[in-house]
Amino acid sequence: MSQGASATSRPRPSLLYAVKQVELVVRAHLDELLRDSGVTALQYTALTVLARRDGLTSAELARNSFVTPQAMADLVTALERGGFIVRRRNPDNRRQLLISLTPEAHALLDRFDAPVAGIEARMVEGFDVAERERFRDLLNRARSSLEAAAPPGE
Amino acid sequence: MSQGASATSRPRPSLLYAVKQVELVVRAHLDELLRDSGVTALQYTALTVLARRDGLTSAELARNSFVTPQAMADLVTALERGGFIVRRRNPDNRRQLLISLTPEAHALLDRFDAPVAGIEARMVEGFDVAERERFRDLLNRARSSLEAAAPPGE
DNA sequence: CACATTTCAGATGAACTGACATTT
DNA sequence: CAAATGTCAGTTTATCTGAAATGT
Repeated sequence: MSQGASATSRPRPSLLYAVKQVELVVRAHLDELLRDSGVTALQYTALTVLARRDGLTSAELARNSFVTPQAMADLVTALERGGFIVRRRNPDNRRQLLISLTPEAHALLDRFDAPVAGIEARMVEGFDVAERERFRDLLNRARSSLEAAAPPGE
Repeated sequence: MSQGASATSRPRPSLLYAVKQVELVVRAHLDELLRDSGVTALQYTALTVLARRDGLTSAELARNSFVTPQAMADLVTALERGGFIVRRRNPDNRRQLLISLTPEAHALLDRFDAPVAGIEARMVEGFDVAERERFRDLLNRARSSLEAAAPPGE
């Protein structure tokens, strides 16, 4: 009877579901915050990645986000039309278009840095300092572990 | 100079970004697994929620996922067309359409229960038992805390 | 020629806003 | 009448597959 009971043998939501739920409520807050900013939550996230690692290509961003190059190309095109990034041909590898942030993008990141940090602060307001570090560590290890295991698209 | 330096004063990715990254790699694995299943990852997740709480309405599911009722209505309609759920009018509140899983949905959940658990197992393969519980606890507390703080749509 | 990067074209899923009917 | 539920219509964003152009 172990098979037939499988639907009822889920005593509580899975960890995968718990991760999804946190991401959903984070995204809802971020959507609300960025509603009139000119960028979507996904676009904003891409800009924060570029702020830390200037000169990435669209293909590299795509791999970073586990989406197809085509999907990321759409997002990058939207950011370019919005004046938040510029692309220049890499002289050392003329296939690549290196992405850099415009002053407008830096201004937007500066403007939303504190409010976004506020969302994070509310998320961990009940955590002590050790728990915050532990949360970061567990999230990073969870990602690394899943990346190592059968990377999608390989 | 504290303002001008803000773009460079992000020493490492935020916790919000770490959450998003874990969700992205989980979703990539789930998409791959469910590719030929007949349901999307979001639809599968909704089915797992309904398996635990039969008789929910579309509006309740929407609130659970922090999306608009219209967005959830599309997902529910797709599940209904696919033969995974049926809806019946609640006799005690004739506005509501209560959702129940069909035998096909239960068969699908049974079929994917082990492989999905396998994704979770790979995610936490480097965690000891205490860390797994801590991860669950931190995720649940993070969600609760953000839900309590300015719930979107209120 | 194989591979990586980018782009083009088309399809589909997922989400939104706004409006509206029905029931409580 | 107000609030909740569900639906309809239209739009936008996000993502995919497949194909092709370009460069290494």
